[in-house]
Amino acid sequence: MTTTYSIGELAREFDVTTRTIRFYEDQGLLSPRRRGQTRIYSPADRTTLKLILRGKRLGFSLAESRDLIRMYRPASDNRQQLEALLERIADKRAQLERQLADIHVLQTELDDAEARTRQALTAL
Amino acid sequence: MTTTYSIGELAREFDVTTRTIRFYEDQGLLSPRRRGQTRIYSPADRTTLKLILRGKRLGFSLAESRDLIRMYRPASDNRQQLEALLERIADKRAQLERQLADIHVLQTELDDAEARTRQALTAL
DNA sequence: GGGGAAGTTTACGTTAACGTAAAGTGGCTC
DNA sequence: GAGCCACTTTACGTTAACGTAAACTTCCCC
Repeated sequence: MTTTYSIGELAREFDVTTRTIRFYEDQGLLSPRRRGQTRIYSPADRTTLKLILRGKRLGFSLAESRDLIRMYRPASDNRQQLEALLERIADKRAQLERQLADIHVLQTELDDAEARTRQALTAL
Repeated sequence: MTTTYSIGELAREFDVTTRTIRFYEDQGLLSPRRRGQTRIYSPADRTTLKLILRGKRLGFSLAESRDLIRMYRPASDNRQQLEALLERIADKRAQLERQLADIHVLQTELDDAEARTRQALTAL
C-alpha cells in the first residue's frame, strides 16, 4: 500500500492554502488522481509541490517552475527535443549560478551593514 | 568633478525602461537630484539601482529591496532602532541561507535531469 | 524656426498569483 | 436527520510591478 495525501494535508504541511494548490493544478503544474470529485495526491505529487515552492522562494514564476518540472522527467524520445532540453537545463544552471553570485554579494553587504550598525551602537 | 548619469544612460546600462526607474522613485527607492525638471543620478543612486535589480533576480519584492536599502545606511542614532535593524539584518541573512540551500538542491536535481536526458539520448 | 531626441507628468491598462465569497456534495456521528 | 467537517466548482476581486499612450517642455542642429 502506498501513501497518499489529501489537499488539506498538503496545505497544512507546506503552509499554503488549498486554493493555491488547486491553482497550481489549474496552471498545469499538478495533476492528482481523483476518487470521485476528491483529489488524491501521491508522493510524486507532493515532490512536485515541493519543487514549485522551492522555485517560489527563489523568485521563479509558475511558468518557470512548470518548465523545471518538465525537465525533471524525460517525457520524450525525440532527439531534437532532448537536445533542446539539455540547453534549457544549461540555461537554468547559469541562472542559478547568477543567483549564487548575487547572494554572495548581498551577504558581504549585510556584513558591512552589520559592522556599521554595531559601530553606531558602540558610538552611543 | 563627480560623475552623474541621466535616466536614459542608467536604463541602457541595466537594460530596464525609464518607466521602471521612475517607478522605483515613485515607490521611494530612489531620490535623484534635479536640474530643473530633469533627474540627475549620482554614483550612489546607481549603486542603489543595482541593489534593487540584484534583489529582483533573487525574487525580492520592491518592499524588501527598500528595506535592504535602509539597512545599508545607518540613518538612526536611536538604540532601539539600531538593535531592531540588527535583527532585520539577521533575518535577511537567514533568508539568504535558505535560498542558498534551495539553489544547491536544485543544482543536484539539474544534475540528475541532465544525466537522465543524456541516457535517453544514448539509448536512441 | 522647424524638427528630432531625450526628458517630463498624468493616467489608464495589463499580467501573475492568488484571495475571497457563494453555493453545493459526501461522509461521520450523536 | 441535523449538524459539522472537509471537500468541490464557479466566479469576481485584489495587489505588485510595471507597460503604454498622450500631451508637454527643453535643447540642439541645420
